Amino acid sequence: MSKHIPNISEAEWEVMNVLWERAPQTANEVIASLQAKTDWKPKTVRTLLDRLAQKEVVGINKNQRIYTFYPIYSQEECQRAEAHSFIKRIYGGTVKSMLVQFMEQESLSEEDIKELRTILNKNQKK
Amino acid sequence: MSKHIPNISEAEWEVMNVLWERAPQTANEVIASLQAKTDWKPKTVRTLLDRLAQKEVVGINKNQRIYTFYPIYSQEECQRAEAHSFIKRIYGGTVKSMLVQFMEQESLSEEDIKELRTILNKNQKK
DNA sequence: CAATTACGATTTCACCTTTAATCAAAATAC
DNA sequence: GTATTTTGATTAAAGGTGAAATCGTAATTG
Repeated sequence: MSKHIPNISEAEWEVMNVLWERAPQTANEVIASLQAKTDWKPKTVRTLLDRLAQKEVVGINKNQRIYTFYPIYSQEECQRAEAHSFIKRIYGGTVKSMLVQFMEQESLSEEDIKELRTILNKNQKK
Repeated sequence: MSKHIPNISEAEWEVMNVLWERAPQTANEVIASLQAKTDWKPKTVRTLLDRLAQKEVVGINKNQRIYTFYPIYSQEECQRAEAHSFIKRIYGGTVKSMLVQFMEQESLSEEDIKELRTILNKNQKK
């Protein structure tokens, strides 16, 4: 029963994505990963890490002199939390209306469609 | 080919939803609608309308002395734009991974599922 | 016509986010 | 062991957002 997960801003999500791939990591490791994707200065990344820690979305190991950082919540937990408020805001709270919009028109491969159908079937059986 | 739609904040979305239901509307009409859902003061709603107009997401008819406001983009255009950036941020850009998460997580009625399956089928045929 | 109300325009102010820079202490290099 | 580099802590400034208040002027009321 994860309490309520704090808001994670756009820039913060980038950092979280890096930590979800592997953890714990030092600030420098995170910085290196992000330098590939963004053009943030090291200090900026550091600030984001500190903020995430302050919000208690990221934990810090302070045993070593050089700290390491790790996510406190799973990616899926955070995705769900975010998606919930997103859908409520944009689609008036109904998941279906959003699914319809995306399924109707977005780029889904043949395999994707197959997979989705399988999931629907499983869901229905239960 | 709608250019790039500016960001619409959470509070602004509430206003947009009112305008998408009916347009054009005077500020007072919008204020009245929102008084049911929120506890914003009239001046606050007015500010939001002005900001939306400044972002050119809302247009203003200034012919009459009392202005009327109307949305410049359709709800669906805005939903898509917002969903796009959301999915990119939260699900690494793949629509499917998000669809999977939501479909797996119930909150879909039997009918919903039926409808979604129909859409998938149609989509596949093509 | 004078007083009051309504409306639009401008301004406010605190908090969050982005994007860092500066400062201090600890470690490393010479 | 002093100088330099690295790391972490603190501070900062600009822009967006939430939530209004104030100020003029036009319209309405008495």
